[in-house]
Order: sequence, then C-alpha cells, then structure tokens
Amino acid sequence: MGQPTTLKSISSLLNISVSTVSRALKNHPDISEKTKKKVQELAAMMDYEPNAHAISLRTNTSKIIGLIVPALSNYFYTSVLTTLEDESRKHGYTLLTLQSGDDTNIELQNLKLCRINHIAGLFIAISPETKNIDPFLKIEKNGVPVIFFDKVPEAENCNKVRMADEEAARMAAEAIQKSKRKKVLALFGNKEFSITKKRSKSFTEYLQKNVPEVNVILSFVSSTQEAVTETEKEIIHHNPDAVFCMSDEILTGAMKAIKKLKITVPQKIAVIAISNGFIPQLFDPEITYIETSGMELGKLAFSRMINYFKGQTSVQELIVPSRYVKGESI
Amino acid sequence: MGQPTTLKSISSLLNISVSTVSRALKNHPDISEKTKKKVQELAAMMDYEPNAHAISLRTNTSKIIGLIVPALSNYFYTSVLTTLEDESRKHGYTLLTLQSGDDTNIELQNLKLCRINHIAGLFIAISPETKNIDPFLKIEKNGVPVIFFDKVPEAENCNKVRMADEEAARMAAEAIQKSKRKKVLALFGNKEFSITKKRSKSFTEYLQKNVPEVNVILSFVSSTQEAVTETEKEIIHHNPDAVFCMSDEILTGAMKAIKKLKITVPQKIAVIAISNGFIPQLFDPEITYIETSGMELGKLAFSRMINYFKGQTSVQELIVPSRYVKGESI
DNA sequence: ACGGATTTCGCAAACGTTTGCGAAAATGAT
DNA sequence: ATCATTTTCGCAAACGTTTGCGAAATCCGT
Repeated sequence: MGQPTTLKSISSLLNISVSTVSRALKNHPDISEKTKKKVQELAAMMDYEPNAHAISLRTNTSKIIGLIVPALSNYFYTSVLTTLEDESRKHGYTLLTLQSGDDTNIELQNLKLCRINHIAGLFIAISPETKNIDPFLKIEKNGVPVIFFDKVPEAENCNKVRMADEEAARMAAEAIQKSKRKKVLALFGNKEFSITKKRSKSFTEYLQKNVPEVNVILSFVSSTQEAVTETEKEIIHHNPDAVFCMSDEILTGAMKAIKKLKITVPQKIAVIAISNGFIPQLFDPEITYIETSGMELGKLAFSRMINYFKGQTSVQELIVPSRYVKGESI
Repeated sequence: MGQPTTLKSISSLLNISVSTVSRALKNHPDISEKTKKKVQELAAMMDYEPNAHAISLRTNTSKIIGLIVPALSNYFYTSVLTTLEDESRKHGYTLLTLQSGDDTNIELQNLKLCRINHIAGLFIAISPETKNIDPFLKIEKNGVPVIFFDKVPEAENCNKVRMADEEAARMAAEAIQKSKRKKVLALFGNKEFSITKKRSKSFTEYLQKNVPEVNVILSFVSSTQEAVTETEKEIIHHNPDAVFCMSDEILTGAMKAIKKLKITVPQKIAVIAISNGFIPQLFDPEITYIETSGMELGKLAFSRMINYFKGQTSVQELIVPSRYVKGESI
C-alpha cells in the first residue's frame, strides 16, 4: 500500500515548502532554475501525479466534461462519443459518459452526477420523453456550458448542435426524383420528435413542389418491429416502387420485410435511407443513404464548447451538413 | 452565478457548526432528532448536494469506477458497458468509461486518468497489442481492485472475467456435427490473440475427436475485408458446405462473400457464428449463433468487484457460459 | 560597504468534507 | 440539590492543492 507521492512528500524530502514545490512544478517564474530542476527531477522519479480532487476542490473547476446520451446501442451516439472523447483527451479533459436508457429519471440522476462532480461543461442528447429542459439549463447559471445535440429541444434559449435534418431529407427526396420512381413508401419515426417533424416536412414538401406526380405513402412507426409489419402491409396493399427510411432502425425493419417478400432491390423497389453509416453497408445490395456523421457533429460540438470556455457564451444553433453515400439500392 | 450550497452555508444559516450539519445529514446517532429535522429540511430546500471532490479528498476514496475498453464500436463492449453502468448507478458508483482505440499509449493515458481521479476500482479489456500489464497491476498495490475482462492477459496473478471461449467453440462444432456437413471453412481472428487460440483449439479438437471424417479448412483473418476475400477464395477453391465465424466482424465479411457469390444459406452452405447477438439477426436467413453475452459478463464482473470491495481480494478467474441461439442458417 | 532593487521562497488561508475527542447540556437517580 | 450518566454538539485537524502577500536572500551599482 505505498501512499501516492504528494507535494508534501516531495517538499519534506527536499526541505522546502509545499508552495515552492507546487510552483516549481508549473514553471512559475518566481522559482529559480536550480530548485525547479531539483523538484522536477524528484517528482519524476517518484511518479508524482497531482490529485485531481484536490485541484478541483481548490480551484472550483474540474477537467471533467459530462456527456449524457439516451443509449450507446445507437451507433450514431457511439461515434459522437468517440469523437468527443478524442477531442477531450487532446484538450486535457476527461469525458464522463452517461447513458439514460431513454429513462427521464435516470437522465436526471445522471445530471446530478454531473453536478456533484462539478463538471466543466455538458453535452446532452435528451431522451425522447424529456419535456422540461430547465434542470439542464440551471447549471448554466453556475457558468457551466450546456450544449444540446442531435435531439435538440425546441426552446430557443439554449446552445444546440444538430444534423441538417431538412437538408438530409431533401437530398433523399432528390435521389428519388432522379430515380423516376413514382410511388414512394416513406417511413418515419415517432411522430412526436422534432427530428421526425423536420424530416417528414422537408421530404414531402420537396416532392410535392418538384415532382407532384409522385405518390407518397406516409407512415410513422416507433420500432424496428413496427417497421417490419408496416412495410409488409404497405407493399402488399399499394405496391410502392421506392422506400425511404429516416433511420437505421427503420431501415433494418423495412429490409427484413422486403427480404421476406422476396422483392428485388433495386429492380422492383428502390431503397434509400438516412443513416449513421454502418447498417446500410450490411445489406446486399448496399443501401444508398444520406449520412449524418456523428464524427462531424462531435467535432463541431466540441469546438463550440471550447469557444464557450473562451467566453463566447451567447446561444448558437450549429448545423452539421449531410453527405450522399452512393450504394446500389436506387 | 448562485454559489452552490455547502455544509457551511447551511450551518451559518442555522447557527450551528459544520460538523453538526454533516452528521445530521447522515443520520448520525449523536444528533438529536430535532436538529436533524431542521438541518435536513433546510438542506432539501436549498438543494444541497455534497461536493464529490471534497469527499474524495477527505476520505481518500472515490465513488468512481474506471472502465477501459479498446473501442465501443464493438457491440460487445457496448453491452458490457451498459450493464456495468447500470450496476454502478444502482450501487452508488459512477462509471468512468474510456476508450483506448487499440492504442497502447492512449490506454496508458487512460490508466493515468483513472489514477489521478483516484478510482475505486478498474475494469479493463486490454487492447490487442498490450503485452505488459504491470502498470495496471500496480494500482492494485494501492488497494484498487483491477478486473480484466474479455481479452484477459495470460498472466495468472490477476483477476479475470471472460467468456467461455472453449465452450462456445465446442458448441458451434457440435452444431456442425449435428448438421452432418462434411467440409467446414472455419474463420478465426488474429492468430496472436489468446481468444483466437482458445477458440480454434477447442473447435478443431472437438471435430477431430468426434467427427474425424469432417474436413476443416482453417483460416485466420484480421479484418472484415480480409474475411470477405478469404471466404470468396476458399469457397471457389474448396466448395465447403459449412462456414464457422468466430466473431461478428468475420461473420459480416463472410456473409458479404456468400451473397456476392449468390450461394443459398443454408441449402448450399450452412453458417454458424460466435456472436455478441445483434449482427446475426440482420441477415436473411437469420444466422444461428453461440451468444457471448456482454450483459452476463458485465453482471458477473461487477459482482466480482463488489466482493473485492468487501474484502475478497484473492485472484479469481470467472467464466461466463455461452448460449445457443437458433436461427435458420444451419 | 551600503542602500535599493530584484530574485527567490515560505506562511497561511482557503476549497468542502469527515471524524476523533472533549466539552457543554440535558437527563436521571438519589 | 447533588452527582453521575447520557445525550448533544462544537473544535480542530486533516485530505492535497493553489495563491496573495510578505519576508528573506541575493544581486547590482555606487
């Protein structure tokens, strides 16, 4: 049980004060080169590592940045997390990742964990049921930046970073336009989410305006399983020649139905999706999709955080552009 | 910028000492019911939340448990993480999740982060290249339990929790035996990993002993892409009637090749895999697999940690059993 | 050698909490 | 009312660090 070395243990070995050791280790100009050298060498020898808790307590700031997401089983969040963790490490911060499992109570518990650990900043993708974002905004009163991402709230008094939902949906609609398909089954997620609203609105409006002859079958589902049954039903009843899926979960379900019915893609039916970029490549043929890159979002969100640290605290809404990834399904 | 409430602010409002407030809040018997009530009510009103850093500093223990994994893009690790996070929360701990991205240096950086945050315990799945586990074992000298999981080192002086690799491979071999297939393409991962050794040894030994007439084509690949080309090559050259894949990455590659060659599963070729349980269900037909459950591993690992906290510090190697999940591919 | 300027360092308080110990207050028995 | 218990509380130190301020030490020019 060797006690970890502290400023005190170094100072007593060298017969100098704790404060001198502290300053010597951070190259304070008040300390002579000679003692600096002495101290730094001994510290290195003894594997000195500062106690993060003591520093946080003393300075009332920590090097921990909180990240709260609904669930990491979602590949998109994993890629955001990975990027944020990378950037955090490079900037000397530690990312505290917390999953709320789509549970509002756990989400609040996680927020509390962030508070008692006195995080320096917070990234949060709220869970679908979260209506009241006041608890999150509250910590901003203490000078802790809060950046909502992906599933951003509708409120205007908060910082947001999100995907270009309208643009992505429009790009998918354009692809359908070019493919000359005329009867589209458009599958969206939970009708309540703002992301669903934005995507469905943009998608249908583009088609109505630019290709009015296209027949759009709108459908909203809340799970992969629901997507399976819904797709199956719609294909049998209306025989669409194209399917649009607004997410990976929905795409997974739709493809299950299409394979079950043994319909060939893209000959009999074209498929296009909005995706985080992993699932579409698992299918044969590979699915064409509009990529919403978690990495890009992570990078943008982190730079926003850094700017906030630097004083740029006025609210902003940042938007990450989408990308068309060609597959063989349309 | 409202300052957070502290023991001191409560104590001065109530004209009692800080120590009394501290004790009152944790129901210390020395404090009268009357003052307890006063204190607890005011604390609740003022949203008092203890400062984790101060507590850690004072008690020299934290409620943070470290978790270091190679990468969360691996679904298995995500499910382990989720379980560990759940359990941690339920036991009053916070999980500090860190990815090393298969980079030994980052892995050591992450270990350092754990140290300076004075974690209460550490779960670690070492990255493939990690040879020297001494740095990890070192913190155990300070009384911090270290539990290796999944990719456990060969060394014997450490606590391990891992999947039943031999058993899983044997179960797959049994399934092939029952299917009466006679020429098996067996795809394994990087030959250097102990997990690969265990699985390939167990797999081939079972077949040699129990079904000597089966012809096994052994193959080791290091990436999904390599699995694609290798499978393609072997199918063309040797025309196997069954494929075994030891992981999801390999399964993904093998299926790509099989689909490309338009070979029907399971009629022309049977497929069976060892998997973490998400990928196999994406294919048509759904792939039969031996599940290595990250959730089960997480639960076992966490209970091991708790027992260590309770004083059970002697080294153990715990093994999580596997499960046969029937699909339509064999 | 002397005074002043400058370099180099230490003292002490502070961050918020826990806890051993002793003291004050309340209680009980006589 | 007195004394011995018991209950109830406060003092003070400690965890490891940072930092304003003042003091000692060294330097320089004359």
